[in-house]
Amino acid sequence: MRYATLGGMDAVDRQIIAALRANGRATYADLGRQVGLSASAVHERVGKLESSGVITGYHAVVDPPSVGLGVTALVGIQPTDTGDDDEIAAALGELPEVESCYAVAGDEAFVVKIRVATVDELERSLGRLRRIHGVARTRTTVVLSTRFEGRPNAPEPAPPPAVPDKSGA
Amino acid sequence: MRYATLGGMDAVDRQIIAALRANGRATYADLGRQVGLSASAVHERVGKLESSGVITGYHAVVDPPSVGLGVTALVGIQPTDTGDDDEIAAALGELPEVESCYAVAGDEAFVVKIRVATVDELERSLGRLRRIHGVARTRTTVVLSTRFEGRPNAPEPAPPPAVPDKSGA
DNA sequence: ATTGAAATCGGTTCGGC
DNA sequence: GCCGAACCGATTTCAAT
Repeated sequence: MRYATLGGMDAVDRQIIAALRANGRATYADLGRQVGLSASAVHERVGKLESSGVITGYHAVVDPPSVGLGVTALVGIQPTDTGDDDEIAAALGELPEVESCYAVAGDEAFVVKIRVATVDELERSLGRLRRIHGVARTRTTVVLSTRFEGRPNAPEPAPPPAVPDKSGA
Repeated sequence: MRYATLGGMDAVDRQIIAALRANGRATYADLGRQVGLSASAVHERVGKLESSGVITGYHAVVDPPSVGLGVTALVGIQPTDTGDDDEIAAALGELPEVESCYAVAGDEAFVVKIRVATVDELERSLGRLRRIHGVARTRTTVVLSTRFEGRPNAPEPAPPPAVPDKSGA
């Protein structure tokens, strides 16, 4: 039940997704070899995964220090009593140094991840965050090192369909 | 190791990087059109960016709920007095639900992002985290919604290199 | 470091199963 | 839905600059 109705995805789709998460530039021919289908079959499946919103894009991953972004921080954002979350989120989205923005449970409305070149820029960025309308306080956690980031993470190894069950699928 | 690559990177490299961050499956021919070089020149530049560690990989981005990962949480991890950070980080790396792991300043040694299917699994995952040798406490922040995540974030708006167009664009 | 040409290989469409 | 063939465009190598 947990797997059956996830957008009509089968085990092969999940294999393809895992392969594309590991290597976003894998060719259809490669993927076909990995999953045991022809390139054209994979092509069609990937197209459907893309247009159904399961795969939302493909991105190169860059070493941040190599592009001059050596400072990372996690910032909790506490709104004022009357602050509007959507308004704050929109303002956060305007700042290019804010890479990710999560609305969270707790007395902070958001936790954002920001990346800047220097601690000087971090200070300036925090000033910009605090100046956003509706923001009362920020709480900053400086990242000392990134041990790992954005790993694939399969939900579970794979559901072994030990006994085929035809009932009401 | 010092990142000597900032010295070796020019504006065209930054353009290529930005383009590949936006679309990790862009063809070399496409990239060449965007930056005003031939496909083979782009091919060589990208190869160097990859082997020098500036571009570390390419990944498909997947809508987490679509693959059965509907619950995200940020967890601060406080070690015991004698806990060894590297050992803890290694143990965190063994858990597939831990997507990212940052060593941070403050009384927590790490902040990790975890993704699981259900709150039930979240509870089990937190149990695993607490059972890691050297971990004293965890502090969990549940993500209610992801406003945005992993945006490109160029350090500079990318200066246009004034490429003369040959065929009336 | 870039180009353009040449050869290989993959992407994409389509007819058929 | 998948395959295989065919066509076309992209990748990749390379000599020359």
